[in-house]
Amino acid sequence: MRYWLFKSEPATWSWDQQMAKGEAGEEWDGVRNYQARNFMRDMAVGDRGFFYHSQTEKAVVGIVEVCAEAHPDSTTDDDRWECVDIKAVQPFAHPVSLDMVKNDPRLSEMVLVRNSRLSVQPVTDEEWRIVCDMGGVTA
DNA sequence: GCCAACGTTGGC
DNA sequence: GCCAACGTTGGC
Repeated sequence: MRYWLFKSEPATWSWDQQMAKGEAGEEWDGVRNYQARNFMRDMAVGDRGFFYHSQTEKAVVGIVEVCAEAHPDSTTDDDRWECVDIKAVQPFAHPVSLDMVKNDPRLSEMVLVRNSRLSVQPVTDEEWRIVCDMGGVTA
């Protein structure tokens, strides 16, 4: 299983909205960046990811699971763009802020720190364990 | 609200 | 194929 990070502006699509979708999950649509799209093409059903709130909150707030492989993005006719579906698994006991990530030397190589603008990104096994631990959930 | 970083577009 | 111009994202 591989690990990922999904970034969203809470004003556009929030963790609460994601959780409200329950087991059905929801398309991670609207991505218009090739790198991010390519990562989604690499995903498999059952892969897990962090759900990150950008802008106002800047924190990892929960864990999601990929529940459908990459397919055409229903929000555009442009066939270049694809997306996966994800469903909420569980919220963090306490959010892990960007500050906390930046201040932990073990996480200095995280894409979240290195390339803050990429909206879908890979997370290493080690980073996954550390951030889950900080968030108060079992990896 | 500003600005740096980055990606994309289009002219040459 | 290069590069300048432009638009967008996201942290501060």
